[in-house]
Amino acid sequence: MSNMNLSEQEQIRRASLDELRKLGINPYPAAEYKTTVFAHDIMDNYSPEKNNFQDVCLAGRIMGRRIMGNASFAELMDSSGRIQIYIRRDDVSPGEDKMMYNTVFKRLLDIGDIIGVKGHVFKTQMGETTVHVDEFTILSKSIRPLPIVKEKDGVLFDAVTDPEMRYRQRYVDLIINPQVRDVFRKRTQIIQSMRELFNSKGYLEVETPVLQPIPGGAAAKPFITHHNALDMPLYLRVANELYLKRLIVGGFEGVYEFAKDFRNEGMDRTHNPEFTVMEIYIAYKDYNWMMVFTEELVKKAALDLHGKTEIIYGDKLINLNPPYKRISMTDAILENTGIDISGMDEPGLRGVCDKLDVPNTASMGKGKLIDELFSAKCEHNYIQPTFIIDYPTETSPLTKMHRSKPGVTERFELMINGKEIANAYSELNDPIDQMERFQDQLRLSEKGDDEAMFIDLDFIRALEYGMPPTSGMGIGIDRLTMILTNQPSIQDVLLFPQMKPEKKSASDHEEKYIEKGIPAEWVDPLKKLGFTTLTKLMEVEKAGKLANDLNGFNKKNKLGLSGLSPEAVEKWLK
RNA sequence: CGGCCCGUAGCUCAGAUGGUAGAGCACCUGACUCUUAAUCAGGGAGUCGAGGGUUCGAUCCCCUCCGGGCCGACCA
Repeated sequence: MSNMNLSEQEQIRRASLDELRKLGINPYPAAEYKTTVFAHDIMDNYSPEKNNFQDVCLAGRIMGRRIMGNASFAELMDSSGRIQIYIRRDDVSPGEDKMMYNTVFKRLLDIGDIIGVKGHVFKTQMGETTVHVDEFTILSKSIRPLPIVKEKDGVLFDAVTDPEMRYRQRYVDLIINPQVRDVFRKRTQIIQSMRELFNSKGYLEVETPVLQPIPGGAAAKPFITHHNALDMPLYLRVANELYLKRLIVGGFEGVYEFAKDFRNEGMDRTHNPEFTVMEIYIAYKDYNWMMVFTEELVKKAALDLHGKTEIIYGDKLINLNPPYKRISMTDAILENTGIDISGMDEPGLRGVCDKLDVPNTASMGKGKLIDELFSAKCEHNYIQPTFIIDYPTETSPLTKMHRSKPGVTERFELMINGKEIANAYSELNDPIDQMERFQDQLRLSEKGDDEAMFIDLDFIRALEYGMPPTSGMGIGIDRLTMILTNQPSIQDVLLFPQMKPEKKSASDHEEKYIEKGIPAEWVDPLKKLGFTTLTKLMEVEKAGKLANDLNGFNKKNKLGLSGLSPEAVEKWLK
């Protein structure tokens, strides 16, 4: 009765669960299950000549079954991959009692269940490497049917493609789409590759606050929260830059952090509210050095992942082999629009924007206008890795002024596939200049720019003690992973991308109905007819019709309940 | 935030000028001891995303909402 809101298949599986218990089989045993091998090892290394793998034990999920009377084949999937298993009635049920095969394996086990098997490996007549099972153990019963994906010659049938299911129930996606698991393994490999490089140079991996009193280090809208004990607002970090630079002040040669940052902005194919950035700061370096280092980093990641630097992204071939093209922002605009903006003032730039149909507002200053021009007309054209260098001062408040070019800073962004992948500076270490830049930001903020940076006075104080010349670089791990794994959307490289919460249809608990004097056996039928809350039920005006509907439901579903009178139903509604 | 599209069985998808729904796989019953999208025979399974409106009657038409996708805006 209480199972009425379960699907038929779920009810069958729960019944199987009960039956297993009645047979004295624990469907969720506690004991360690000692495996000796992974499916992948067997598939790679078994050979009939060597006659190896003759006593194996492995565990995994049943992904498919082909039952043929007294012998069966099944697909077992463990963390390394799939392997076929062969189960014969007289092997797993050697005595008179054929219960383990006839009842447990054939009837009570389902696709999705996790079992352990002991046996030996052989090749079938069809040449398929297979584990011949002598003994199997139920390790976990699955009571929710898994989407069934079949495959032949590499072609998937009925693959789950619904993005909502894939992102919301990532666990299902990972079970049935092996290539998804591969993407996330590669994501971790990319991070490991970078970490190896940093550690080999002696740089220190650190952790800095996620909860910050001042959300500094980037121009972005923060998430805000509140600390009760201190009764103060705290922000989820939009960047960790200012903390890492404090550590350079403190005397570390190089520090880095793989950091989750949070930005309270839109979501799309390349933006998620929380995302991962690797930021690194190294003393006594400048942005020229950092460009070479970034090239090395990206190249190493590509080689560690693919063994080569040519990668395919969508329909594009991208070569990550250094050196990468370097072009100043001014030259990039000249190259893409034919307009030389060098030396232009704000009205001049606004004129260029208007001429090229680049949207702009009065609150935008020189730097912002140049930035808009670049974003609209240039950025998407840099498919092959390209360093855009020498950004306007106004939009780079943490960057050192260029050593020789007036009006620009020593900053670069690495573009790949028309998207920003990395961002780096010769870090501004002049505390007085830094204070002035912050104050410029404040003025922009007053002018209406809600992305202007906050002033962090403690950071200024740190710079006043003296920070060595330093270069820092941040690289978007999600976007880099997208490029290196050929994934079109950031959601495909985040295990749990942000989603709107699932709508829960309101449903009152059974007790609430019973309190109203409604017999327990009629609660499920009521809910099934749409009266999922008492409030809805109370809105019913015609008790007679409801009684009729319920009696009809009783009959149709063969519930065998005794009929209801309109008078009885009338009482419920009071 | 705006434009376009989508939501039907556990999964992939059909469907009807508006008369309460189908297929394959999955599931259940049976047959089958080397199959592999196993096969063969039979069967059951659905508040057609939610609510409201029009109608004798809505899964289909209209409105609102919820969820999702793509594009754009925003986000350096």
